[in-house]
Amino acid sequence: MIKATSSENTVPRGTRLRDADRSQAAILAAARAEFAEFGLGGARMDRIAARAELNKRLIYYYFSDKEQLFQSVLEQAYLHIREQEHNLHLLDLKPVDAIRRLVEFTWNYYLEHPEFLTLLNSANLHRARHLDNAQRVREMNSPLIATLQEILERGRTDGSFRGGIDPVQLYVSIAGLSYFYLSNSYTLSAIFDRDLMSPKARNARLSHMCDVILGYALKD
Amino acid sequence: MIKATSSENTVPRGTRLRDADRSQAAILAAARAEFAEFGLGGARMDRIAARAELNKRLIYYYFSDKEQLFQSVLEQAYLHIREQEHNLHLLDLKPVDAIRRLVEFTWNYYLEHPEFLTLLNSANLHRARHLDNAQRVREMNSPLIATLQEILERGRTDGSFRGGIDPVQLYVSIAGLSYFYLSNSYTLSAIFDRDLMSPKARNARLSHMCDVILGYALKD
Amino acid sequence: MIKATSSENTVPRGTRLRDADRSQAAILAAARAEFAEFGLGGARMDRIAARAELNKRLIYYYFSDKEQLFQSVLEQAYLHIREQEHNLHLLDLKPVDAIRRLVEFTWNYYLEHPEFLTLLNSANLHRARHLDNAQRVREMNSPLIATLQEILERGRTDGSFRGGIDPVQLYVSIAGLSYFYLSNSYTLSAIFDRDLMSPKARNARLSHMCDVILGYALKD
Amino acid sequence: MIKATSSENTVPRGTRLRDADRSQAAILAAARAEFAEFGLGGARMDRIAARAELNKRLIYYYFSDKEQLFQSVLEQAYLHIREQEHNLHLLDLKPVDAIRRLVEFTWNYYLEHPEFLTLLNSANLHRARHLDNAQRVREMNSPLIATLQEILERGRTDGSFRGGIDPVQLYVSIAGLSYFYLSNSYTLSAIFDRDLMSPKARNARLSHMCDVILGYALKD
DNA sequence: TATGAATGAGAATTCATTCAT
DNA sequence: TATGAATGAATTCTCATTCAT
Repeated sequence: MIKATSSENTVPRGTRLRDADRSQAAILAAARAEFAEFGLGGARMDRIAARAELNKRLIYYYFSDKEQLFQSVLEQAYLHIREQEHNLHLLDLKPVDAIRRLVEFTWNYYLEHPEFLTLLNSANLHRARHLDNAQRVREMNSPLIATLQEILERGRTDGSFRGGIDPVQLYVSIAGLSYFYLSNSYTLSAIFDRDLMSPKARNARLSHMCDVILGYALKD
Repeated sequence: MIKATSSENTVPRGTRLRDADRSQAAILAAARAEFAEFGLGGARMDRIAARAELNKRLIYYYFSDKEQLFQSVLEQAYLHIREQEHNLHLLDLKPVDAIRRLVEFTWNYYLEHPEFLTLLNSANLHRARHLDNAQRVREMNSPLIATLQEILERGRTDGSFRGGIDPVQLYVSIAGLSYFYLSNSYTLSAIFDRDLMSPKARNARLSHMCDVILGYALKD
Repeated sequence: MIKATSSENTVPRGTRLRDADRSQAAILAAARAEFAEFGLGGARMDRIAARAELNKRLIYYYFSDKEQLFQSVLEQAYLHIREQEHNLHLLDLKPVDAIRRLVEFTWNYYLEHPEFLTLLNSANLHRARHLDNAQRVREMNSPLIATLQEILERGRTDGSFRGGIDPVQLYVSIAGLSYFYLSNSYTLSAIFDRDLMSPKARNARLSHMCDVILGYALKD
Repeated sequence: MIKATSSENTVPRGTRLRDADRSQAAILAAARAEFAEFGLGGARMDRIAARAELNKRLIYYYFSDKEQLFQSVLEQAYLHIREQEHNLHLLDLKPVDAIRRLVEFTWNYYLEHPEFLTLLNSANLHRARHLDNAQRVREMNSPLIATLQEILERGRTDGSFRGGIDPVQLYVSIAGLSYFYLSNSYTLSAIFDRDLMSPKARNARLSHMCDVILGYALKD
């Protein structure tokens, strides 16, 4: 949550600096909520300032403009989910359990962080130009794919998984199964005339997704 | 942004001018493109008018305001995809072929109509408010689910499919596998450092999705 | 209610012509209501057409533009109140009764025709420029003053009224006592925290006004 | 409509710039003039900004929208007239003189502040909606009625006034006699073909009104 | 006589951003 | 570091009015 750049300058540490960090964090949190609720286009700098209980001018002081702010929010969001994924210690589990765990985690993370879905949508509406020079984001994501590759390797070696599974394809599928359901839950509930967000429906979905992914990965 | 000069005097005057239906269709087409490109919030009424080569005032004359216009565009989009799905005549195929055909169709439709994805995103950002009273949309969707149910039924009877598959879950999964990949192709290409839209990558994705869906539906 | 000008042209009489007259009358009635409710500035040509259940274009056909329409409505309003006043046959009454009758009539007319007050307000906001060349309006109004003059004369002759009363001043006072109370009833009710439009309050006002006017006109 | 050049560089820069109070006051003054001249509907935010020599956006910054601005203007107008009335110190005068003074004051105030009449008209056209929650306005007005009551009381005690006079009725009558004449002077001058605003006519009116009011209040 | 389609000029309001301290 | 005041350039929407039949 704390911006790493604070260590760059030589300002003596103390309450002043911590205030600055706190302000930045407050702005980021407010911006995340605002972008999640209204998208990049619909977000209002005024409301972000109000949510952060800080002066609007300060946002510009720290983040230059709306676009940069969005980019910072986005980076932070990726950092967070990848951090959590890392904490799953998937490599400590048996391959099948690791995949199941990843499916469950993805589902729960999206469920608990609906703003992540909206941020992704906004980023893509703008053709991900906020990630153009995002070497950092790439660096964040590669370990996940490497881990998944290792899991698939091990599963194939121990005879539980079929061979030839592309970890990127698999990750996209795992994410997609949760994402579409949750991101479009309003629309889907409306057109299928069925509450897709009831606890029961949510459990059914998770169960279905595990079946789909494992039905594909498992040998026979 | 500048009105195409083609309308100045080379367009044949006559029956087509002052044609209400034509004007409305032109507005809808322009709006669909604009909403797809910029989302609901980012769309500009001025640009829609320019795209339609019609007076901005006319948009309000026919569609009241931006929200209503969006809703009309959305309804038309649903109408179109459901129509196309209907034309697949899935019930004329063997169950396995029918499912494969639906996966392929969904993928290709999203690929050829990227605006559909953006419209859906926008609609969901605004909490499907635009569908609240869209009884028509609900009516459009039920035949598809009924068809899918019938296909699953037949597949189970002839011993090719496993039992207990929920057609809604399956449909959401089929859509989700394509949707996430295509809707977020910019972001995914950036974070995985790999062009997901190359012809080769696209073929690989389609193949993967068929494997996933059929790996789940087929009995062992 | 029927425009006198219909006799000017040589169009053969029949259903056609009566339709035209009826249309004009419908427009005038609709416009009167609209101007009364929203003022000249707030009135909408669209709504007038809707109220009249006629095409908007027809309003322009008959009345040229909004200003002319307003002027027509205004003239008609004067015509109507003066006609009603004329029908009181004040000269057939004893002077005191005639004055009392005029006070009562004015009060009741304003009460039953609140649009008259609003029309007057609008006309004055626009500096009565709609009456600039209103010789007809002048002609309508002079008989009233002449009548009042005659009443005051007779009253003075028979010893009931004091001398030197200016009929214009008296008429303005009679009108003003009702007008201010009714025209500002919303504001006055709010600032005096007292419902000025209850039946009881209305009776009290009429009684008060008679006292004031007669208290002034009567000789001791 | 063109910004007065006086602000370009001859105005002394310094303490007065970026002065919130001054800006708000300038906006209110400009708005009062604009609303008075064109009514609520006819007033233009652009012109108000130009009159105030301030950025239009600032009006919204301080007053939210046109309606709120109008309400603020209205409240300020009431505040002003009630303040002036208070300064008359009517209770220091003999009852008859107090009433005469109030008639004179009302007449002169309306004469010198014609915008007050227009504001009142606008407020009433919009059904006093702008006063609905104006507790402050109510509070401003009660002292005046209390004062008038006291005056009537004293007059009755010393034998000069008749009994049973309602102070609210009397106040409405005093106001109405001036208001109707002045508010409708354009129309009245036109229909009675007589200049009601010449100095002579104005004096005659004031004299007539005193006669009417005192003719009513005085005991025979 | 009657009408649905179309429009240009403007209206209120919004919004990201900068100024001055 | 922090802030209230101020702004220009849009942006949505409105409205009287005209066109074409």
